[in-house]
Amino acid sequence: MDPGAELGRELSTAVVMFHEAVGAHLGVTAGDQRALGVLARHGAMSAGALAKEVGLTPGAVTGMVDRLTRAGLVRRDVDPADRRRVLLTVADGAGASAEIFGSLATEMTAMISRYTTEEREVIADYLTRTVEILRDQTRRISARQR
Amino acid sequence: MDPGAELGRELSTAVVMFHEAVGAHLGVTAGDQRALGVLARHGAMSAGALAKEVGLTPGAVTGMVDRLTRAGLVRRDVDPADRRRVLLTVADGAGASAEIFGSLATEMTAMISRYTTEEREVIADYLTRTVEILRDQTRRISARQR
DNA sequence: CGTTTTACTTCACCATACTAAACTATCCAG
DNA sequence: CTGGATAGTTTAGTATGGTGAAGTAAAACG
Repeated sequence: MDPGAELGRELSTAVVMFHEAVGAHLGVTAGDQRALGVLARHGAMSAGALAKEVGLTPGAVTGMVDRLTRAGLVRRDVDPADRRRVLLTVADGAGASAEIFGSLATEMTAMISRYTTEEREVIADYLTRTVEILRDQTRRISARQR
Repeated sequence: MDPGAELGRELSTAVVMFHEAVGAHLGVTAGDQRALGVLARHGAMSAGALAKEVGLTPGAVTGMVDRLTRAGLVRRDVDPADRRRVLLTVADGAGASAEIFGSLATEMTAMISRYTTEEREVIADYLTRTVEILRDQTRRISARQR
């Protein structure tokens, strides 16, 4: 097998396994983590908006947010402007998640700092293109669905 | 946020979402895909050995292999040397999975071919180190588990 | 050979996360 | 105000993937 492809697959496996371990450790599901990602990108949003975004019913989101808040990953506040609504924000707190991701970030930063500026540019370029391809392929697969 | 970290998170999300889409498309779970990864790395192995490797009971592996064979990802053969045993191998066949991963591989190969040899070495080095860190961190988290 | 062990499958049961729908609280329109 | 719409939670039911143990077939042992 092409050594590049092999590396890519290993990275992919490593990423997925890391995510699984984090999920198991914090007591959140893969879907919960996806919702967290949506929330991180989008910023504060209501429970209903999140439900629409992740394609689940409001009821499911209640359970999801329960788990995420229990894990200390998300804050759930009543919207002062409309007290029926629940505003969700990614908790910037300490806690288990900060410990986990902080440690990863430290390692990654240290590793990256050993490259020259030019090398870092190459790496960033590669990552950007890879993300693009992955998103593209994900769309393609999802479109083929049934 | 550090642009490098941001890119890393995006890649991670893209990888996970790609995996989820593949799983949904082929009708296999995340666990199934992990087992497939084990099988790919290890080569042919018996159902019992796979069960031990992924930490599930033999009964669960039966169902898992059912799904994987149904998706055309794995072959299930009786071991001619010991006919109680079931030999599992990654199916190198055509089918939906080949179409999916083939397309991804084509895109990635084309993208990588645009870099010089030196650049490719930098990228490979980066990927290798990243995988190492991820595996390390995964171990760390799993160890912390109660 | 007959008994015991081994390898996988099958079965009954359990946990979990989902949906649909009833319920509660709040907002808005007349 | 009052009636209806909206936001989220709660609840009853469903699907799925897991465990543990019984069942089936093949190998190994004495």
